[in-house]
Amino acid sequence: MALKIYNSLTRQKEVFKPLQAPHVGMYVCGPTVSGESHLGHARPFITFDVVYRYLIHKGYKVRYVRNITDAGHFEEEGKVADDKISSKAILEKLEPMELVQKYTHLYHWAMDQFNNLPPSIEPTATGHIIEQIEMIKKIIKDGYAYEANGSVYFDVLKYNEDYTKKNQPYGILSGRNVEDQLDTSRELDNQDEKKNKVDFALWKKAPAEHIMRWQSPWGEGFPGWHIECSAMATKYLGKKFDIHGGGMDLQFPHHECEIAQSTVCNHEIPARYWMHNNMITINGRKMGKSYNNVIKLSELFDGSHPILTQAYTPMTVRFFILQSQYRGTLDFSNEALQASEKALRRLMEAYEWLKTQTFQTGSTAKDKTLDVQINTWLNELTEFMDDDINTAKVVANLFEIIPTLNSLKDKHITSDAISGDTWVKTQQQLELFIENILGLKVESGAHRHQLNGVIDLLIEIRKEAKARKDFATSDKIRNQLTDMGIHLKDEKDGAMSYTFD
RNA sequence: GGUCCUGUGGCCGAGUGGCUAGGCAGAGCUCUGCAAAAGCUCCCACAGCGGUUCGAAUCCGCUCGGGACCUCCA
Repeated sequence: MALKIYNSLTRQKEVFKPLQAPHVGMYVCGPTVSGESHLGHARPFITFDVVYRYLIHKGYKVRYVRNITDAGHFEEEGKVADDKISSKAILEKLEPMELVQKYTHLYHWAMDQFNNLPPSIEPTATGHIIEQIEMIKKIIKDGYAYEANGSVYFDVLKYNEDYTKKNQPYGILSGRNVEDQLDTSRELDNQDEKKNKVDFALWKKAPAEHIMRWQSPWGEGFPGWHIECSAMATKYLGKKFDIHGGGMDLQFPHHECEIAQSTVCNHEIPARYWMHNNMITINGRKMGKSYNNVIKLSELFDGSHPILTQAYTPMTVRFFILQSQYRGTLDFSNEALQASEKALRRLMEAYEWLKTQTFQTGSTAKDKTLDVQINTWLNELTEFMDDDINTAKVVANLFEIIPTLNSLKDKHITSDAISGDTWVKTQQQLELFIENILGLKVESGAHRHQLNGVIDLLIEIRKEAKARKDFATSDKIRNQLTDMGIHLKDEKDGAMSYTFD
């Protein structure tokens, strides 16, 4: 079965065909490292991590490029740069690289917490100023950009006029037309420098107080908002590559501008499939800086944000995100996260137990119906992923299988209910989908050898107490362990198992 | 104002013209010294009003509600 993905450019699901199989080039817009990542940022990174993992599973050799935006108009969030006061001492100055360093580290830390695979290349905007300048020069040379007072702007109307003839008007991705925008664009600084209000900056002249600045043919300045992605994507993935991903809010203007820039330079739309994840909302409203409703990832992980009733682990957050399909909005609430936390625990406990079991292949199923059903559920996992990465349905099917696993564990059924082949397949498929594709892993900070030894000892004592019906002692052991977040459970055969919070 | 999306049970969320989504919460039962887990069962929803159809939550229209983008934004 073939992978189908929804292409924002054509507004329909399309069979995925790489330009040069088995190679796949994928570019995803990364973070601006002027502040800490929040829950909303986690969605694209987890979504495209799963896309990356799935493409690899499909046998593709993927080059996954995800940039870091570290150039531009930078100030630390919530702080006003004190340039006037600090001009004397270098150490008192706001040093952009210091911010970039700090937030890049935090971002990498968060990605690691989420168990996201690192991209193949993670280029920075500041590391590609030359490429951006070269690209701008080419756009000017071809007549689609003009210099004005040390800044350079893209001539949207000219582009639109010429490329509409080639069936590729400005607005092709987001479904807008330039005429509408001429009426609605808001007033911005230096509007008068532009020929038209819809034109966007490729290069901006740096005001005297602006700290980040580079030499260019047009004087000292810094690159515009959209050119870095075009330059870096072209450099590492070529003029035309397979997948371009990012959040829906980047569709316009960011990706639209990328298309225009790259089309002028490379004569074609840079990417074949455009994938956009939807937003995470909170009380129905998009989580975003401008709405002042963001929950930073560090706050989520330690529960310090006022709206949170508790801390949530990175895997809980990852699972929460994967329980929905990436193209729909996802509404945050404590209740929803708590539901994910419990569900994930049930999933992982059943899966961890399954991993420890050994099954012989062959044999026949005593419960033919169940055997067929399990195989159907397992086979559907691939179908669902192939259908535009529907992780919500994948997760739902995993939960269909769990009762059977727990039934075997609790000896409600015997292992010959389904065939040995099916058991082995179940083990293989669950490992593949849970760990390799969804990227979920067991979070086991408290598991230590010594601790396990101590618990084993307590279990021994408790067993002895139970044997002589000394329930006061046995309950004391269990209750106090529970208070510490260690849950003892009496199994059917008299054994005791335990789990950590 | 322009462009577009959306409205599913207490909550989060899949979904297809006719067949149980799934999770969490809630109720009952089984197991158990008790508990916790787990299993089984129940809770059968699709904003409203029309229309198309043998049949619509799923297609069309209208009404009402919510949201996104048009500015940096994942």
